[in-house]
Amino acid sequence: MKESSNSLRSNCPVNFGLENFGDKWSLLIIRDIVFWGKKTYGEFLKSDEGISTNILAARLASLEKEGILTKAPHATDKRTDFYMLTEKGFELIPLLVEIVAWSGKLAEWQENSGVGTPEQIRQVKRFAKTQDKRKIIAEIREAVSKNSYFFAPR
Amino acid sequence: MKESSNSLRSNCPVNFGLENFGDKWSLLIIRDIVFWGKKTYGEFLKSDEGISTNILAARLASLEKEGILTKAPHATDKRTDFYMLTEKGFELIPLLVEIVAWSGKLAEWQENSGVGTPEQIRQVKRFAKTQDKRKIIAEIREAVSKNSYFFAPR
DNA sequence: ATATATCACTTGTCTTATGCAAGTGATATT
DNA sequence: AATATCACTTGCATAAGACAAGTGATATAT
Repeated sequence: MKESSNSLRSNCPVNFGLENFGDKWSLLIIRDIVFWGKKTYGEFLKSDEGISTNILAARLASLEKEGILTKAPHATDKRTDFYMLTEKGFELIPLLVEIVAWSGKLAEWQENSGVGTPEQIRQVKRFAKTQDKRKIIAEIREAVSKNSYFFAPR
Repeated sequence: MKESSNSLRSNCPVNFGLENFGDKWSLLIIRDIVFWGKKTYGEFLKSDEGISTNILAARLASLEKEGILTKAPHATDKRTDFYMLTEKGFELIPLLVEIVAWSGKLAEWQENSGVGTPEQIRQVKRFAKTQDKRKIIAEIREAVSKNSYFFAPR
């Protein structure tokens, strides 16, 4: 959204959130980490939506600056870093779940949903119909914090 | 985000959501309706964040096209329309609540929070600490569907 | 009834953000 | 030693947003 942030448009909590992650790409990166276990620049780059290299670099830098992500060096390969969620990043899981739930309820999305894996589609439907999301959120958080990810055989 | 949408970047449900409301302004308009009871172009224009006239018109048109908002004529004044949420728009309330909750948890937000009304601040804190959001969502939905709004003496 | 104000926009221009292609430097592999 | 891979950066084209100034329809004031 904005690189050198000093002036917020307002301090409304909705606006505050949007200033942090309300651009076209930030939440897709978080999604890749949470649902697909992606961790590196190269992995994020391969996502279906096709983010540009410069934009990806800019988003990773700003998410790190905002304290949503941290970088850690790869054990053996000095070229690559692992990006992971901070606690502040983990707290975005409920938001992600609600976005998925919103889409999952809509016929428009359902019509084109056939592309995903059966497990993925099953989970989206579950998110959409579950009112109390606490269990879902706890499961996801646990999966991610075990350095695994959610749409996976665990 | 994009005006004449035909090609989605992907059909991931997160991306689907972002293609619908994932720009800098759409959710702020929804917020104005839900939390502040705003209904007209002129009211949206007055919000703290200072949206431009052309952008507001474009967002209202695209939210209407996507079926998130509908327009209804004012009873007496033929110049103005009332914008209101569709059911698809109502379903965005949980998302808004999670954004508020996320911001409300952060010291960064809390430090500058003094500007809001006491009622508003109290509610933000409540959103932030409540795990099961069902009651909150039901209250908001009821307030909005009564053509009222949430941060209000009801 | 006429003049002025208000409302919801549109139009044009400038600036900023994003998209795309082609590098670059450091490390790893063959 | 040569080539490939990884995580970027740089430069330029395009799209989206910000800003200022209209416009047309309706409403209000005189």
